[in-house]
Amino acid sequence: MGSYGPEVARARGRDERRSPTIYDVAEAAGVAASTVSRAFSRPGRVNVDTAARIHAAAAELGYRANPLARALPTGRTSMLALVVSDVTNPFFFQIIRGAEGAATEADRTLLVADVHESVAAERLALDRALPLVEGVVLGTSRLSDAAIRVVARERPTVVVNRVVAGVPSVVTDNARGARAALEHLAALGHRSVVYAAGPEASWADGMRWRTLLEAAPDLGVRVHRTDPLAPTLAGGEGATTAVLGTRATAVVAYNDLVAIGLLRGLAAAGVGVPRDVSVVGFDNIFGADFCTPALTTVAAPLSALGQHAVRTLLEGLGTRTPAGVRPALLPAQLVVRGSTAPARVTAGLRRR
Amino acid sequence: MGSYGPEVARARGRDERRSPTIYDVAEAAGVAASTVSRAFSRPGRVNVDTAARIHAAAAELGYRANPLARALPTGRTSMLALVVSDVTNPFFFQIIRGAEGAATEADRTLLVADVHESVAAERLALDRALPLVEGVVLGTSRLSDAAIRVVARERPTVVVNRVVAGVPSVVTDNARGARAALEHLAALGHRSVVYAAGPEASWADGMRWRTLLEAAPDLGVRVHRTDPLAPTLAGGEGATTAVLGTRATAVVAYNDLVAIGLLRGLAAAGVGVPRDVSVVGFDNIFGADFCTPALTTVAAPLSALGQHAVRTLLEGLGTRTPAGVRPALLPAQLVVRGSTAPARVTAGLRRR
DNA sequence: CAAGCCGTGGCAACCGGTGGCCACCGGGTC
DNA sequence: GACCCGGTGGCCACCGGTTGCCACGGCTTG
Repeated sequence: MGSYGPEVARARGRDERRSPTIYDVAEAAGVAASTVSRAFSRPGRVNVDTAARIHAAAAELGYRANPLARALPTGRTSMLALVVSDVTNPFFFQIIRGAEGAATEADRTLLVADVHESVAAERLALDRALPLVEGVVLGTSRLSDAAIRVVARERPTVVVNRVVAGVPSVVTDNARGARAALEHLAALGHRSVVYAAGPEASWADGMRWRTLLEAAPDLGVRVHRTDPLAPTLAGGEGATTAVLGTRATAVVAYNDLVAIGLLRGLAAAGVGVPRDVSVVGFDNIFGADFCTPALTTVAAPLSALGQHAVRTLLEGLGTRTPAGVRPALLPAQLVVRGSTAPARVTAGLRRR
Repeated sequence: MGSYGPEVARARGRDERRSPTIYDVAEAAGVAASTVSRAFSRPGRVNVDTAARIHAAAAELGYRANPLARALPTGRTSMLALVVSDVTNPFFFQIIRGAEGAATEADRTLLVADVHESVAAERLALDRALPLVEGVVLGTSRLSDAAIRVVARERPTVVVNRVVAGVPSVVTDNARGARAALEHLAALGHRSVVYAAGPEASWADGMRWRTLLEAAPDLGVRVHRTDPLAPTLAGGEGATTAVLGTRATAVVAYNDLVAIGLLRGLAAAGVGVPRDVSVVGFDNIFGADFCTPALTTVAAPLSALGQHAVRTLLEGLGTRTPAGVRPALLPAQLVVRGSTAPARVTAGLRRR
């Protein structure tokens, strides 16, 4: 590539390899290239008959607009970025799918970036992706609020699972969810509950813990919390002794990954779930229903989160002002399965 | 956007909003724009001192090359597409991660498209993505061989988990894996094994079944196969009665999803695993270790598959000829867990 | 001392669309 | 009959890089 000398221009006439351009279509239809452009991007601006002729010529040549060329002067790349902190976390599967669906529906291509829970990788991915996309969805970003606002200034941005002042966001109704979990446990007679905490940088973690703390007195429950845990199976498994140390009869885990890890750790320690300890997770990820025992969990509307985030983004693209300032709250729902049961009476009597 | 009249050109002088271009850098460094371009894309072509001056000016202005503008004349978009048949299938998590890693390492952006197991969606996604990317990785495509070759003609292509004549591919060593699974079962005394079959369009399915069929006589085992199943938990669960009907003492499932579904179905039917029936899966996906019982499975080198596919693609990008014709075989490994045990003696005696 | 070569920088065409501006045309209006 | 107006199509500058070709200057070489 490179020499655009006259010989190249001449060769163009019948270069089979190259895909057809508006110029080829224009020649075939006997109009100017700009008219072809308008026939596609501005229906109504061109006479119906002319447009028909152009479309016929285009169809015959197999013309397809070059998205790069279109994007260069207009900035309309038809791409959106979805940045997720960890693609291997099943939490994101449905979010990705929901986002993909909404993007495809709006004729946009979704660019999914995995940042391995690393702030550096997140910056890098954003650096790379920002100039290419029309908007960004940040899924559980580990960036600071300030950094997110910087991103939002450069491109329309929607944040999932976190609230950042001034940036539109879509979140699960964690407060209601966490409260439902605690109510469920209280109704089963649990009076002491541990919260197996998530990463400090996690917005959802703070939200969940605060809600438990607030709701506890009304429900006659005492709550404690562990040190921050990695949001993984290993993180949960590693917290087993810490959890047992609190002598609580129930544990609410930061998320299902931690809860399932805990299930394993407890089983290995010979502690019965739900006989000795009840466990509740968050999110209802893939696997929550087939671990043993099946996990009681606060189901997040995962697919809806992704979908809603992209839709919000697309709305914001049209108008100049970002969509509503208040976060969209999507409902969570407690799914009761086998990992919760009435509290074991401390005296040693079993209630079942 | 649109009016590129003189007033716009003038406004450029100090337009704060716009990100700096090579022209801005050129002006600041006192050289021509082409020299700036070369300073970045062709080190050595420019005098070191000049280059240093340019880089300094660029750094000060915060210049970042516009990938779109670069890609337009050269075709080098720095993007690769990864098409997966279903993002919510945990099988792909590690593949995506491996591919992302290899892409990022090579300074490429990965565009992940989810096609929901639909051929139509796959075509659409490819239509949309092909003009944007330098190469394509097809993860378990449902397209016909011919359709894949058409794609491969338009852009360098690598196929994962399938072999298509003339197109480079990266696959798990299914033959060795399936054989290992059957040997394991034979060694445990199983003499009758059912294969819970996957979708007919699946290349891996055919491969696995044929291997079982071939290996069976040597090992003194009889194998049957069910009708094709959906490669999902539901597919496996639904196959429970069909599997039980064969009176086999062990089942090899098309993949872990099917195997885990089967585990559930068998538990619901009161059939003990591994007491009454042994179950082996394929792939070792997320969840295979925490279902009950933990699944014995032929672990696929998932992350390596994704990584290798992208690396192969990148190699092919340089040379004009596609990389080697023979598929790259990545080793599978049997992981023995709790779902397999010695065959129950038909007379009713338990061996354990 | 002329010829040749190499290192280096600038010129300008080009990638493939987009859209402001203007010209042209036919018909309606006063 | 002059004027105006809306519909329609063409011209051309422009997006932001890339690169073939050429010019210029200094140095080597015969």
